[in-house]
Amino acid sequence: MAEPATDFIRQQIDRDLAKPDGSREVITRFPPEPNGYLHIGHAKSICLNFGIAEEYGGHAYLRFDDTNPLAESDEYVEAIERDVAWLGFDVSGRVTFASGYFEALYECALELIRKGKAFVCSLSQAEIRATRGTLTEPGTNSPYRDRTADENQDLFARMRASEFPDGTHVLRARIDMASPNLNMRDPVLYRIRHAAHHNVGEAWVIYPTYDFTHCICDALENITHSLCTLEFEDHRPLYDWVLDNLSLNARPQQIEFSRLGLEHTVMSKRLLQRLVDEGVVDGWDDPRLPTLAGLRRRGVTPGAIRDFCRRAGVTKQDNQLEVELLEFCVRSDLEDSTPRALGVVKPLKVRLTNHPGSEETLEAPWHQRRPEMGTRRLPFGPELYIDRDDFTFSPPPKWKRLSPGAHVRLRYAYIIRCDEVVTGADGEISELRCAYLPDSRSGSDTSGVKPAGVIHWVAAHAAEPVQLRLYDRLFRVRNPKGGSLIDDVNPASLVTASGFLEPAAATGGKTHFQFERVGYFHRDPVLHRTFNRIASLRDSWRPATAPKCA
RNA sequence: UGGGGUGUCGCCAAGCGGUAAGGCACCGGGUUUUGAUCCCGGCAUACGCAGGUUCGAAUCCUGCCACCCCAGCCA
Repeated sequence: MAEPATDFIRQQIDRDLAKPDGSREVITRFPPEPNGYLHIGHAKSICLNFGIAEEYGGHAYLRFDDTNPLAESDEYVEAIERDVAWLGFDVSGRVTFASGYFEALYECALELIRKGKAFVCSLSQAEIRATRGTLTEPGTNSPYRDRTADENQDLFARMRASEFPDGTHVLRARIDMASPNLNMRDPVLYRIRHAAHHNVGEAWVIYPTYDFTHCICDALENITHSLCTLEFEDHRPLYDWVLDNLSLNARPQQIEFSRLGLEHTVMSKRLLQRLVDEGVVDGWDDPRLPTLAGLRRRGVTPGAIRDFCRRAGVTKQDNQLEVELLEFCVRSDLEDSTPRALGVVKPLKVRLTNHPGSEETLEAPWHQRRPEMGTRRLPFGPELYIDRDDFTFSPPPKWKRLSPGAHVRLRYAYIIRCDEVVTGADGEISELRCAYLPDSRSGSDTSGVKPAGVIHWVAAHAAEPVQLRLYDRLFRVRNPKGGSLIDDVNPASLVTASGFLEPAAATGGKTHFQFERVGYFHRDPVLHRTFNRIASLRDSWRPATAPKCA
């Protein structure tokens, strides 16, 4: 399964390592801003950075890019650390903060000032915007652009010393207001923010911007390959400019790859926030969300997510993966590892008319092909529940379930024959009266009867009532957009059913199951007696008369 | 309409001048006490389009087209 990944980034690293004078080590970093929850798109970056570090015998940092005190909090740093660890990557001893480098960053700013490469600009935010130019027109120089190094040094020190209110001055790089790359038009390096920072408190009132911070932190941590997403391509010249004008000894290189896109969901923080705020979902860990917290609660395993990211690949192409690929990864990870159980989603009562009435206990393996997983006791009795979908009055050709007069095997138990259908006043089928074949017990069947198929069931006297949360894609459209976000929500993204589960699975500590013939389920970590459907089983059954539509 | 990117099967994705890997999906068939799993087989004369170079081009050149990103004191 674990084919060695090879992609343009790893190929680049191979080339770098092959250079005679090049570095022998590979150091990477995953640099989230602690201003929200991680989602499966971040998982791609995490797998890439930590995966590469591991493969090349290097190491990776989890670095919090916390340069904007207004957006960040400890709640998020804790959630992010937990999510990365849950995904299966060891970050102990390698968790860092951009804010931990504030003093070094300040020294770097001073160096640029001394070299005449940065200046304190006293234009207002609106003035800076107005003089930046446009996509097609160059900007104009700030009137403060030619302040002397001494003047700049003095002003910058006073900015730090809290002498000025927010917005009055910024430190800018002195590059080129006519550059076709807007990021090079004297970008802001530091701004004044009288705000408490989650990590350093009130120690600072000036905060460095992303462009100034990121490259320097990379260099300070001796990052060799700084992997980020495509929207930063335009920032690479600035990343390089800052490092080229500083006397740091490390020289990391930035390489960009495309974000992971997934159909029928949204990944942007803004849109996810709306779903949470407007109550479309129940919180950041709603099992329908692509957040790692949501996927975890749904029951998706870290292994499945890692496999998904590996299969998705790493390129520079925009992409939108089908949810089918994720589901495939979920099923293939759970198939061998998960115990089986009998659970009924839409119960239909079955009375065994010839049953003596005594209760019986059968034994069934937790997993047919994995005897080492052991067995469980399976109560059997005169009244059972089966799924309503497993019975029909008028069976289509090749129907392998129950119908009037037909024989069907109850999984791990006996063969039954449907003799009578009891219909309630409302016309709904209320009960089936069946005969069971006492000599047909699973494993010691001497009845000679060939049943039409096998169905799942639960003995009524021992059935544990459970809530089954059947999750489906959150949006009915492939690529939901902000404009019609709420309208595009799939009204059936969550269907709750009151079903029954066999006692050995309902109690006990097992968390993940395959409910046979139904799907993979996860015991909800907070709601009592509730199981979340992680993924249904593949179903290639299609009545000949009614073709399944896509 | 400036700059930076990307275009190979429905969705991903190999390919790096020598004659289109693989996965998912889909379609057949086999095994099966889960219509699951598993196993076999099928699935791009064709690489955005048009020219050109070459014995030979998805790979090189030229032009065009489409899509994505950029005008935060966000990251």
